[in-house]
Formats: sequence, structure tokens, C-alpha cells
Amino acid sequence: MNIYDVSAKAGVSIATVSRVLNGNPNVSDKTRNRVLEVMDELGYTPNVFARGLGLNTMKTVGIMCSDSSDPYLAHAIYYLERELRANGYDSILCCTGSELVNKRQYFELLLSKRVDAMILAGSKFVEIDSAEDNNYIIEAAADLPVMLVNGYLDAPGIYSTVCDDHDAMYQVAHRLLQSGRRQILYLYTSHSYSGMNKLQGYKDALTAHGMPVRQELIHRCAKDLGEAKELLLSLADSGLTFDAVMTSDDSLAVGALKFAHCRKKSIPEELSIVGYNNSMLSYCTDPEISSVDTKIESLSIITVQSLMKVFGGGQVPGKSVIKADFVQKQTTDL
Amino acid sequence: MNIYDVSAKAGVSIATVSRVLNGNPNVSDKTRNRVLEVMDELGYTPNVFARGLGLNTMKTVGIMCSDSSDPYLAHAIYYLERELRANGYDSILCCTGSELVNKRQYFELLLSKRVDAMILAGSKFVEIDSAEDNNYIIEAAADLPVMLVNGYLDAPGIYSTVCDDHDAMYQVAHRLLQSGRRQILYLYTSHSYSGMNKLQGYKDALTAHGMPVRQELIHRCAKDLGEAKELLLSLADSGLTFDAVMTSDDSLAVGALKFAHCRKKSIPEELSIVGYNNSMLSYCTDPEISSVDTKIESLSIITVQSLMKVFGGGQVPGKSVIKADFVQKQTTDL
DNA sequence: TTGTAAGCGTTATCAC
DNA sequence: GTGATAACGCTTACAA
Repeated sequence: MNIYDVSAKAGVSIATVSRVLNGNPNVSDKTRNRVLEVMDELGYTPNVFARGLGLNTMKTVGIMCSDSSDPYLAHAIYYLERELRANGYDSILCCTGSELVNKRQYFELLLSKRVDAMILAGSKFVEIDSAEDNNYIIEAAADLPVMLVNGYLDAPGIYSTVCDDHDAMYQVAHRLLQSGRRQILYLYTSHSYSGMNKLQGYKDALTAHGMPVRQELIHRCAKDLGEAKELLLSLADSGLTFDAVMTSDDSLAVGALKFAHCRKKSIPEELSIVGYNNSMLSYCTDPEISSVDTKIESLSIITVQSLMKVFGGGQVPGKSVIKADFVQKQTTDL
Repeated sequence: MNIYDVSAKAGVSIATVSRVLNGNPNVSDKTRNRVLEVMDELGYTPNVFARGLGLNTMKTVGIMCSDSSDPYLAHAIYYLERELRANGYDSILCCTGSELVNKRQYFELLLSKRVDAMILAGSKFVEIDSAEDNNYIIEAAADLPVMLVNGYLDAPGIYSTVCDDHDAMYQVAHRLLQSGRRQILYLYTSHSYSGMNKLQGYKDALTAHGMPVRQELIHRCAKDLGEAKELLLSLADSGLTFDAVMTSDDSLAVGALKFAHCRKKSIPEELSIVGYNNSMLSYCTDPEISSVDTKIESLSIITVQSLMKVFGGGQVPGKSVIKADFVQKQTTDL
């Protein structure tokens, strides 16, 4: 079942069939209809390989993410896939984990599949500590568009769409301070671009309020609610006091809440807790956790829209920023 | 950069280069090494389209799921993708939603991409109420392997890997009854194959204990913790009493727990709660929710292993069943 | 062991 | 408006 079968049965040349297939206007309505009819009768489907061979594109973009089972990234994948498909593009998904070697290897693999663009979802793809480790991305961007969702890298062919994490955290800290909190513990999971921005927002808010940045209030912790809880228990046992906890991820906030329950702290009076990403997790607990909505749907939509503009030869800024929303629930009274 | 460039530079024919590429043993070591060397020098990557055109396969399988942001399916996708890749296959992801028309349309779309197999993840793909609506799957299975993860359809070319949901729910109900519970409320989300099995397990356990199946204790509810909570509140207000809640999904169990908090019921004494899937949600709450681990990782691994066997021409059972585990946490004392 | 050449199903460039 | 025909880059008989 190929273009020859259709052309034979319709009594036209393959060129004409191809024209019909591609919406070329230089076909008479009569011919077009006959061809379409035959295609329908024969249940003809064009062969994507043959098409790809000629055009060297398969209307497919590669999506990389470190872990599709993370709620935030799972949503990102969902929206990205939906938007790409709405624009006629398939997506090949690749979950890389967080090892640089694997990220590199999967990146190469997707390139070898001749994807039309790459989307790197999540802030885990830009190395902060060793800039040269990002070179493989920058080099690839010379050949095809690379879209960063919630990550930033300044190079030709790389387009970032990020949430203003700095501002989000600045606002949260600002409002906590305004409401009288004085010892805000800060828990974060990673040294990513996004992670550093969040932390800086927290620090800048303290400074703006004339408060010192106290290192003993800033702690890194695995993205695991059990570990977050244990960390807080041991910090409290060591004599550290705090009246609020800001976290870079909802899972840490859940851990903080478990700590509060464990130590019978009243919430939000004795301890305010703020999560990040406003995921399902923040709705599961009792009380529900106030959290920052990072607009992953908007982020994803803008990413795909930008990509389509790039494909169309349009001008796209190297960085698009959207604002986050603070969603007040029951662990704060701001 | 193609096979001709390599052949020219290595001083051999393209056939020989192709042989080296495909590990054909009929090449002298000397030639093979020279060719490999040249490939490396030139940074040659074979063109997948040209290859696919000849072989009519692209070592790619289509994965469909109704919603990749559901924690259970997100994990399934993660594991499936990982296993497929380990076996040299790419995956094209398609999130279909739950409308039949869309499922059908996306299915067609993936077929037109000439995927080598289809994996349908989750029980939402087999229509229970109208069997003929599954025909499009059965017909497709004549042309390529169709793998069902946690769904069952008996037809040639369709291979199911399922968790024994009936047994899991039977055991849970059995143990609740043994521990003295007498009014077990049952909440479920959907009429899927898996959903019906779970419900039947619950009913059979009641029967085995000589208890009546009371329809007023069985309720369908949207997969939403807020709705589950509201439903229980209104049921309780209407005078219904119950000392345990079994749910077909963790999110409903979270809703049940919120209901319990709301009504100040002690857990598990006054009310036992059991979730399903043992997802992150069941660990977020306080108390943590006892839940059924449905082994999605094993399910995914077996699915891909079976698929590889099918590709290799081996015999694979139409249905593989694995047992679930009950994970006791703090909402039961069984 | 190696080379030649046909074929895979499209799209694109010519003529007409 | 339509038809030949040459790419596109690979695999694989078949020949040598």
C-alpha cells in the first residue's frame, strides 16, 4: 500500500498524489477529490520513513527529563506532549536520571534519531558548578533548537522558559517576615539554576528587611519527606529554633509538617510552612500546605509556542519569564 | 555524512560499510577495523530514516496512557521507558485522556508512525461495558504486538500483564473482617477491568465470611480527594455508619482520612482506611495510609521482557499475573 | 571476503 | 495542472 498503488488506481502520477498529500494548490479539485477518494478506499497511510528520508525530519521532538515520576516533571511531560501533538509533532521521551554521563549519552541518542528539536524539562540539565559541562548542549544548539523548561543557558539556539523563582521566594520570605516571623529555616534539594535562584530570593528578602542571613538556618536535604523530617528533628534537638520553614519542594514541606506533628507544634501559629510547586502532595496533608504554584502548564505551553515560532523562522527571546503564584492554604496566615 | 563518505574514505564499498554497521561476520578484521576507524574519524551516524525505509521498523514502540501526570501511570511510563531503552528501543509517548474517540485516534496515529509495538498502560483502555469498542485494538494486534499493562483482553497478538487485583482486595477485606470490622465502605473510581476485579475481590471476601454485600456501602467517586471527603461527609450525615473504608486509589483514601479528621474519628480504632497503589500520597499524610503495592515496576519489567520475547519469536502467555503486597502503615491494625 | 545494483516510498525539480 | 525522474541513505540479494 504505497503512493504507486494510489496513483495507479486513481489514474494519475505519483507526483500528483504527493501534491494532494501535501496540500499543494496546483491540483484541480476534480483530480484532488478522485485521489482522496482512492486513498480512503485503500486505507492508504504515507510512510513516515520515506518522507523523513527526503525531508530529513520526522516532525518529532526529543524530550529529556531526569525523572518522569516526579510529580512536577510528570505534569511538564503531560503538557509538553499535549501541546506538541496539537502542533503536529510527536515526542520521544527520555528519562535520564541525574548522572551527567547518562544525560550526555541520551542526548546523543536523541540527536541520532534526527529529532527536530530538544526539550530539556527541569532545572537538572544545566550544570551550575562546572560551566564547561554544558558545552554538549551549546554545541548541539548550533544544529537544532534546544528548549529549556525551567533552566537557563545563554547561547545561540537555546531558548529558556523559566518561572521567576527568585521573585516567588522573595515574596514568600517578605510576607513571612512582615507577619512577624524572625527565624525562617530554609530547606532545599539541589544546586540547580532554579534552586540557586530560590535561595537567593530568600536571602535577598532577609537583607531587604535588614536581617542577617544565618547559615545555620539554611540546609540542603534529599528530596525525601522522611529525611526532611529527620533533619528538622535533629536540628531542633541541637537547640536551633525557628518559627517558619520555607522549602524548595513540596515533599520537604510535607516532611516539615510531619516534624511539626511529631513535636506537637501548632500550625501556623508556632510554625509556618511553605512548600514549592503546589503539587498534589500539598493538598494531601492535614492541614494543607501553602505552596508556590510555578505554573508548569503555562511554562510548557510557552515552551512549545516558542519552539513553533523558531521552526517558523520567527524571532524568539532567549529567555521568557513568568511569575509564580503563592497559594495560601492552611500552613500560613499571610 | 553518509555511508558513501565512509566507504570512499575507507576505500571499500558501501555494502561493506553496511556489513560493519550491522555486525555481519563476513568482514575481515582488517577491513572492519579500518571502517570503524573512519566512522569514528568522521563522526558518522547512520540515518534512521533510510534504515527504517528498508526495514520498515524504527526500533520504536508506542506507549499510550490516559494521563501521564497520574502518579501510578507516571511511574509506569518511567519504568517502561527505562526497560525499552535498555533493550535498544525508543518510545513515543501519547497521553490520550479517557475519551474513546481520542484513544482511537491516537492509536491510529501511532500505528501510522510504524511503531514496532504498542503498549497500553493502565486499565483505561479496555472497555468493559461495550466489548465491540475494543475491536480497534484487536484488529491492530493482528499486525503488531499489543501489550496491556494492568488490563486484559483475550485476542491473538495481545499480551496482558496484570496485578492480581481481585486477590489483593480479597485479602484486604478478609483481614479487615477477621480483625472485627463489620461495615466496610468501598469507594472506587472507575468501571475498568481492574476496577471491577477489585470490587469483586471485596464482595467475594464478604461472601466468604457469610456477610451480605450491601449496595449502600459501595460508592463510585471521582478520583479526587476533595470529592471523596465530601461524599463520606454526606453519607455519614445521612446516617450510614462504617468502621472501615477500602478504596481503589490512594487519592480516595486521602479523602477518607480528611473525612476522619473532620469528624474527629480515631484511626485506626474507630475507622480503618486502606488505599491502593501505595503511592507517594499514602506516605504524605499523618497517619500514613496503609495501601496495596501493585508492583508497577515489576509489571513494567515483565511487560517489556514479554515484548522482547514476542519480537524474538518466542512463546509468551496471553496473560501474566503477579501478586500485590499489602503495605501496613498507620491507618490499619491488621 | 568484497562489490554491484536493485529497491524501499516519499518529495522536489524539471519539463510539458 | 500534470507527469517523469532524480534524489534521499540504507539493506540485501546476487555476482565475482
